[in-house]
Amino acid sequence: MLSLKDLSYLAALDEFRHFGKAAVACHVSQPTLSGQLKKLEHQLGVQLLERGSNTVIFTYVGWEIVQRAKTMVLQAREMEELARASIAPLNGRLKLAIIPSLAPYLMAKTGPTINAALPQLKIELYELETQELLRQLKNGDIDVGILVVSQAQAGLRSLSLWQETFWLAVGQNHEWAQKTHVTRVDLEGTELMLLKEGHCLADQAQQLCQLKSQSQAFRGASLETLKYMVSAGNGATLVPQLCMDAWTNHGDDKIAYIPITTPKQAREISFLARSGSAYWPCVEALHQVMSSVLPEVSQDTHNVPVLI
Amino acid sequence: MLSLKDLSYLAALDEFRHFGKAAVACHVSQPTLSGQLKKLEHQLGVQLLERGSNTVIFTYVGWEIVQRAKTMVLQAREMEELARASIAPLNGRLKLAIIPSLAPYLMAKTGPTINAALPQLKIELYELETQELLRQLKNGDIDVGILVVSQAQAGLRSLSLWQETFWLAVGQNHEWAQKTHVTRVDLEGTELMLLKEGHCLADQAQQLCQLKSQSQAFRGASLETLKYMVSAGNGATLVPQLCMDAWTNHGDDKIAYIPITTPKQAREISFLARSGSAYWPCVEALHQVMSSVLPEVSQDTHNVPVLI
DNA sequence: GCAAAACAATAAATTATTTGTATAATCGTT
DNA sequence: AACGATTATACAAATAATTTATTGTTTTGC
Repeated sequence: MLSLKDLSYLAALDEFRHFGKAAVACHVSQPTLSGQLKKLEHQLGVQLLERGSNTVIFTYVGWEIVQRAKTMVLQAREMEELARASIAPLNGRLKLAIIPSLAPYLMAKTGPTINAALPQLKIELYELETQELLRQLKNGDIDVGILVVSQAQAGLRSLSLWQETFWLAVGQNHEWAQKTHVTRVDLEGTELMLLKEGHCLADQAQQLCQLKSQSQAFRGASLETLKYMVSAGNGATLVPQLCMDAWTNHGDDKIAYIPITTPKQAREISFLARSGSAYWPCVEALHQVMSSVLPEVSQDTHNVPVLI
Repeated sequence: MLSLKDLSYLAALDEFRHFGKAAVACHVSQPTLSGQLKKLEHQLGVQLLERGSNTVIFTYVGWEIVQRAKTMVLQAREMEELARASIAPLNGRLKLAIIPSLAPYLMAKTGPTINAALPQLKIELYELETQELLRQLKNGDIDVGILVVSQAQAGLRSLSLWQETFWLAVGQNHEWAQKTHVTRVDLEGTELMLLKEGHCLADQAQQLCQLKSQSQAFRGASLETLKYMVSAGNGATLVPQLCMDAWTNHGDDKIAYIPITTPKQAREISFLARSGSAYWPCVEALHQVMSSVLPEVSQDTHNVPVLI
């Protein structure tokens, strides 16, 4: 197989038209250059140049080959430069997927800080439901996921980010609107509006409220839809903390958010990346930045059961 | 320096996403491929892929590198093909230069036969005066020259093509128009119209006629100009055989061509190429074709003195 | 012409690299 | 927990690249 090194010898010879000078430029001895070019000619099966003690003249094919050799050598240089430019670990491109019940709120909250702290990191953001996220993560379509991780995944490495508490959201006219808190027992048997199948939040809510066989009259496509329904007086739903924060930040007060106590309920948000991922430094950096922005986790939400 | 072989390993791995299969495709063992790719990563200083017992996933840089690697491997293949296509010796491109007093007549006479005999040979034709022809020939700007070669040229190899006789051309009303022949003695002291300085034919005519200090009232830019002058009754000139043939072939009879005898005068036309030229087979092929078309050299023109 | 210089080719020894075989380690699966 | 599939590692063998010293040519200068 052709060797790039030999092609670079050829290119150098074209530049200097002198075996000795070309050899110096290539940091090799003249016999090396001479011999390797002869080998190259043998490999290609054509005479590339006419040798005279005082002349270096390329044949027609030789000239053609030289042109191509030069571009190839150049491409090799560019390849090396490309690699060099990407060694700074946080200067790369990261394909990040987040579950839909978290993505907009998490990125709205942490995005500006991430950009400030890691300006060179280019994040390609995807919004994927858990199963698809895991598939693409294992597949290499994405590099990192932020999701609620229930159990250790084969080949994947996790880093816990945050415990996100759940709140009950009801309309201002709901019978529970004035409650200061609700308990898990209160919720059992209550009809809640949930997200569509596939959203982990729906599973979590079902598990939390033990709503095994609930007739799901309404299944929202997104949390925002559910919140709209609630604000319009159509029942109640369960929302994660960041979602609630985002809403209240907008000053809307048609929804009453009621904390769930006894015990406080939460879901564990984690980073997930392939065990051998080259992006683990990115994950750790992102973890640090996001942690600094997210609300402190109150003491009694630690050690809650991890929900699917 | 990067190795094309390693890049081909990388390309194969991208294709099969499996070390073992990629190795088979490259006709090497799996450890070889594995090791060389590791070496490549080390050379580039970046992690190209994430390795898992069941997965081969490229990093972002890895993907970029793979794309470039694939094009480079392809280019190498094309380079090999280019070389292979050019090994058929007479399928190449030949830069041929001929002196002006010969070029149009020689090519007009031999061109069709050359094209018939060597249809794959692409001839780039140049018309150059001797000194410039030699310079460009040594320089590599042209590959072969057809000219009147006076003495062995360093680094050049010659192949004699033909002995071209000289004829005296006079107008039909010229005092010599009815002569059946002229001798060299007749010409001495006669005023002849010659080509401009630099044309070897002018030198040859001067030498032939011993016109050392002739006042050159008129110097023609081309033989065709000289012939026009002659046909208009303006004196005489010396023309080589092919030129005369071309003229008479056109049926023009305003010029009388008078053979020069005692002795018959001629110039020796030769091929000249660099000693190490890859085009020597072309030269020999051309020589054969042209010889078959050119008139036989009559017995008594052999061994005439070679003229500059 | 002849000697010297310049230049590339060659020879032989050395060094570096690539490769293969055998084996180990890893990970996912049953 | 053991197995199967897959990649990594170790080390020896083969191959290739490189160097130094030398030779053979061609050009140049006297």
